[in-house]
Amino acid sequence: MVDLIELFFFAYRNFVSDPDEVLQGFGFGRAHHRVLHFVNRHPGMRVTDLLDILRITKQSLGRVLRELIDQGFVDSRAGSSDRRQRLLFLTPKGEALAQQFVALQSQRIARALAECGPDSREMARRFLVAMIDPEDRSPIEKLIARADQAAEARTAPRTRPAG
Amino acid sequence: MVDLIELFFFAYRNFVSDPDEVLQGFGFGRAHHRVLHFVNRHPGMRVTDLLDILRITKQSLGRVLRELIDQGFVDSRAGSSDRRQRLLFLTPKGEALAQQFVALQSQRIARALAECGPDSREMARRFLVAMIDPEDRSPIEKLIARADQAAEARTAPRTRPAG
DNA sequence: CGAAAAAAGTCAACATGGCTGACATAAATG
DNA sequence: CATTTATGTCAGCCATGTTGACTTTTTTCG
Repeated sequence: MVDLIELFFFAYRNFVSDPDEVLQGFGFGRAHHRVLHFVNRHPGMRVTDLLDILRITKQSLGRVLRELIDQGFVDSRAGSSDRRQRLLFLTPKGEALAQQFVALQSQRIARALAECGPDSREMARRFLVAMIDPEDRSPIEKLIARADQAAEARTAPRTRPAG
Repeated sequence: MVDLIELFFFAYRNFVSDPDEVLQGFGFGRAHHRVLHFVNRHPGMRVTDLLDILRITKQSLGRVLRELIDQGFVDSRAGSSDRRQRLLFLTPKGEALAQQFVALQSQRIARALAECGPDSREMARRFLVAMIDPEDRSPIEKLIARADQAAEARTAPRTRPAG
């Protein structure tokens, strides 16, 4: 097992190094990456939702979120039904950056899966899910499914809102 | 691919959280874990070797290494052939802690592989290797193989030194 | 209506673990 | 003997995590 422990360590280090290089050019760090990623995946999410996902404190999030808002990557709008809420969206500039990160990391994964053969995608998915704490799996899988569904609804809507 | 990006993130977070809890009890952090792990795997390694593996600076390593030495987890001896070198070893106390981390993380991996079926170990290994930068793979695989061989030689020696 | 709870933001202070650059010492090497 | 190598160390900086207290705005509920 020790080999897998170390491979997981080295693989993850490379995995995050791809975005790291891009982030440097903006003076951003990994915390900014995570915020951009999850806001991109869940447009209109509340600050509380983001805190739950990232499992960090309000202060830690507050710093990076303020920078991202000030520099025009994230937009924060008051909720219409509950005006205490601040709903988070990416600006076009933020979307472009988030998409760049997804592209980089997707390329690495796609290359790896291509090297591993036809069934490797499903195997990798099952392995990664199984590595997660059992009590965390269901919420995480639901989170991913919800984001996927919402993304699909945006790109291929059956009925458009108001036409 | 986005699902795998996120699963990798969540899986790794859980993966490092196991040792994190134990480390807290000693007032240590992840940096200490990494040092203990690799010194345990490569007893007698030089400081330079450790810097190459961890890819951090001398200062960053120096801080945690000094704490580990001061508190009796790591032993640093001058090399016999080259007395400039400081060869790093774990004390019995350090070995016990390092072994605890390996046990925790091995348990998680073993549980995951058991859930994934019989061939999953080799599949997971191939996937993780494929996620590593191609130019890093050979050195990393050699590093792991060397550590495995040395460990086997220590636990099941064909001929013991001097008897 | 009014009290309590919830969502968000903010401040001060602190810890960890990265980083740079410079410099010191001891020992090996040519 | 000069240079290089291995290590250690100092001072200081940055990113990102933490706690605890407090405010404002708004919703919810008795």
